[in-house]
Amino acid sequence: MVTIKEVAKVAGVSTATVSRVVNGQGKVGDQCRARVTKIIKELGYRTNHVAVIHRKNEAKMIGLVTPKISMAFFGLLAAGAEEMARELGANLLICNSLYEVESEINAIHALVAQGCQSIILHSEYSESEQLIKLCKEVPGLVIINRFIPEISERCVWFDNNSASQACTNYMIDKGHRDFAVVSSIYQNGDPCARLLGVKQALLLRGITLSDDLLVEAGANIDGGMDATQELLDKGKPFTAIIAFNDLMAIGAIHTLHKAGIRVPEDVSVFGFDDLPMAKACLPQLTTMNYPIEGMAKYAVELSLSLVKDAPKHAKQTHLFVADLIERGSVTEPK
Amino acid sequence: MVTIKEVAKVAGVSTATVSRVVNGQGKVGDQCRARVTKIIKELGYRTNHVAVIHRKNEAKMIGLVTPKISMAFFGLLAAGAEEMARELGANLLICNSLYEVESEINAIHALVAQGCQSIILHSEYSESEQLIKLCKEVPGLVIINRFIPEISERCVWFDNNSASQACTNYMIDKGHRDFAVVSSIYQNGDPCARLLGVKQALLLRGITLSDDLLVEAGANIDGGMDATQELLDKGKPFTAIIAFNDLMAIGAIHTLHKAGIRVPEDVSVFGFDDLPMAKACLPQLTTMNYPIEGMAKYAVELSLSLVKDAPKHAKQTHLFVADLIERGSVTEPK
DNA sequence: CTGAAAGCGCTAACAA
DNA sequence: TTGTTAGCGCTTTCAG
Repeated sequence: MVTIKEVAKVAGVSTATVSRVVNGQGKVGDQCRARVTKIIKELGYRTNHVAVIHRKNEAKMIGLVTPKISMAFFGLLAAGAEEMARELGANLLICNSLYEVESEINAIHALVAQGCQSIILHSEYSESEQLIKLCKEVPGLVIINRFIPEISERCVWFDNNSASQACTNYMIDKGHRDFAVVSSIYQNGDPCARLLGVKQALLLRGITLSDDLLVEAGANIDGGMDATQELLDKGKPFTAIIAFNDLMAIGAIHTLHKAGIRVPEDVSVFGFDDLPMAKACLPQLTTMNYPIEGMAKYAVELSLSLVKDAPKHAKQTHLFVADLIERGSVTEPK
Repeated sequence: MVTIKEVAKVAGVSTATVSRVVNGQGKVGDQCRARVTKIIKELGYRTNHVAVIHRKNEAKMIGLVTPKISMAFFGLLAAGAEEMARELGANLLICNSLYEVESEINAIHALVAQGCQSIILHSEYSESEQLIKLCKEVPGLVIINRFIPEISERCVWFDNNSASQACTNYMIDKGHRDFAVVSSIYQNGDPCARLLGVKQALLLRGITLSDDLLVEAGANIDGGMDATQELLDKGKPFTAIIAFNDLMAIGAIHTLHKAGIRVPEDVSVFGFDDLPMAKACLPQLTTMNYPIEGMAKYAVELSLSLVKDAPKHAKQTHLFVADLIERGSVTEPK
């Protein structure tokens, strides 16, 4: 590896001068700069960033901790983060936490030790207390997708409640009255907030949701299929299904199709997230767009600025809202 | 930040001893080790890995360069790489190349400068010469998804040809004779090899593919829709579509559906890749499973071993093969 | 078994 | 404008 030292020797200058040339800062004579530049090229010198990071104690690395990068939603999150990171001249270091509380914490510590000052964390199960503590230790830590009042300025999150109210109202406006809800079996964060939003909207419009028509399962395609089958087995009539997310909505459509029930003619199905997959199924899903890529980009920017200087607006939080994407899975009931 | 020095001072030993305790190597007395361990805990000391990497000049980081992490296929690739990296106690650093030759090279250099010794590169457009040169510079560089004979031992790739022959033969065996092919407009690597495989299989079975029934478009859902529309417009009859990938296959199904043509009753559609999305569309896609996650894991392992010691079997290459996944989009022709 | 000391490659005062 | 020098935090001989 060619070092700054060798360049200096060959060019007959000091390492400091080479450093100045490399970084383009400080005063350097023109012919001196030209000669050094030439030597750098000839020798194929390349900065050892590890040394720089070590020296300056500031890494241009953004750490990202999500449960599982292979899941479509987190893939999108990572994509957004990477995009902004690259835009800001940083690299993205990713860690899967696999939904384990301990690996979340471990990942964060590992990232810090790697020199990451900026970290984006998607945490569903860690205690708020734990996260608040972590935020004190790591100035560049940003929590994505969860709101904790005590550290509101570190939270980039999403208004599940109003989004699911909007989706519910949309269906009510279409004329639906008999709703079924396919929710996630894990009633933390998102699922809980969304279910609440649906119930609230229904309540406000004077519609009751029968307990029989609220079913839970794993938040994936298979879960959606199972839950919908359960719904069908109960035999209670409904004209609309509100699914926790697109995956479950797709599962619902498949089960409905197998049972000879047409979507949307017989039953409308509403998704959530607007994954790329939502466009793949037939009919294409009407769904709420969860702007996770944009949120991730924002989070990276926020994190980097947090590292630089403490937040100006101590109590500002960062809330994103949904768009309703109309496609083909919802229509008026017969 | 608590350093080894402070621990040493508090414990009344030298930094060398603390280092030995931390790394569990070298001889250290029992009570001495116990005391140091206790102090480490009390002070909350945590290794500064940047310093370690700098000192040892060996990073436990795997770099991954793909065109675009948000695309499902590359998300899967990243997921596999991350999984193996974590298993091996390493971190994954990701870079998007956005299909630009120059950013590929830049990304590699940046990664090397960051201390990455192991790099997994998915490159479609760089010249082979360039990559061969790069491989000489970077001992831990592994090329995924492409075969270059001169550096065969660095290539982890996939047998597109036999896979597409298998898929074609499968449909011929079902009784299909009138084929249409929806291919990618970019006739490099994968698309080229797959198209060749289809043509070869057809030839061997004495079936001719009409030029009219070979169309090209962007390798995504919309491209699949457009290409299929083009096919329909031409008016030539066919009973089977072989699509370049799942995305195009899904697009084909949508266009067919819109035209009132049933899949698979009227026309069978074959995909490629077996993305999670393949299970989302109706009917679910019959497709070839591209084991990209497994390949990525393998590539990481290979890369790491390459860094350690030169390959034992100089001319061994690393070829993966497909599985045919039977789902609902292919059946016998009427 | 333990400590002293050199040095990884780079930057940033401080001098000159 | 340029050079000298002192580290960043850690590991690793080499002595003791």
